[in-house]
Amino acid sequence: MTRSKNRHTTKMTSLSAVRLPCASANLRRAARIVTQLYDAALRPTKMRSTQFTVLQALTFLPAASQKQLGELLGMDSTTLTRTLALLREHGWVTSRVGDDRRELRLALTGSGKRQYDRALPHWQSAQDRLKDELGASGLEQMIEATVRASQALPRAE
Amino acid sequence: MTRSKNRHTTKMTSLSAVRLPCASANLRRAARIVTQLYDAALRPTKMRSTQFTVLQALTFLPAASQKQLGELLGMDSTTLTRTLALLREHGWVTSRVGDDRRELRLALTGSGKRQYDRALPHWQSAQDRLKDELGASGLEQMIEATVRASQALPRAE
DNA sequence: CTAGAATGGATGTATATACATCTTTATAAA
DNA sequence: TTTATAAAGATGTATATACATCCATTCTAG
Repeated sequence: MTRSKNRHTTKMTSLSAVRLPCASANLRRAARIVTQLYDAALRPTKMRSTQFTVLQALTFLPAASQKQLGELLGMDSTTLTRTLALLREHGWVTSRVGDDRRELRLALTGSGKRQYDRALPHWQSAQDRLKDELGASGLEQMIEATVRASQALPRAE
Repeated sequence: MTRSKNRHTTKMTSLSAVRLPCASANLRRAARIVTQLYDAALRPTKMRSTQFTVLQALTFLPAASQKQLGELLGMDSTTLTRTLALLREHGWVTSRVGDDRRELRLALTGSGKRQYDRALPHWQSAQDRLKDELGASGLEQMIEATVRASQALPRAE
């Protein structure tokens, strides 16, 4: 094989050699990569990971306010405004004005519950795949580390 | 104190009781929260975390192609197109056509190097803060966990 | 009780992010 | 060489994300 067929720089990507020193950069990179895995698995459901996560959170916090949901997800409440708009359009989530009329009380609709149930096995297969790759304890360690980081930093209140 | 002044539901947020089962959701939540810490620290530099990360990556991979940079950062190359456009507008990054004329070779400009140097102490103070909160070994564990996750999942090639 | 401060959400705006598709350039097959 | 494939980026589009600001409602001082 005439190895010189390739006239251009052999770009032997020594990427694995580079270690990003920034904790935040590493966290975001992992989030991007792992999210792709879950998004790919969820593709047949026409939902993205964020949307699935909101449905899942609402199964744990039924009748949560938007604010509470934002706190649970470490997400700005105004970000939720946009995501919830999509979920409402699909008819998966409803919101009613709370006793405190500034608040919205959120809930899954029947259709939303079914959508969540349909998505669950796809989510599970992504999670299983990740567990295969990292090992059960590796996965647990990553979850632990991210939970600690999330709890360590007091969100602006 | 007339404790009944508050007519509405005492929403004793039992959020800390809820444990998200999804590894991806936990990862994204931590990424959001930690990114805010770094973004806040970087605010005086007029850069966001992502932009800082690209500058930092270019100090490690001088003359990287957009593709390589994307691989290092676990980021779709087309995402970099947008971020690099911003960095070019600020005059912090230049790109030249490579020997392989499909490629772009990227590099920091002088101004970009100075901008990076200016930002470095702000970044460091965020990283220090996070280390304070998690402990040195806690921080290391989180970085380890995210590096492993990033390496475990083969990016679409 | 009323004025001023605080809270929950909505909206405008900018960046971050990925996928589908298209163009240009390289490589491989014939 | 000609042609078919593949690879690197750019562009259109949709979602994700947060901040500044605004509105409505609630709470807190006087």
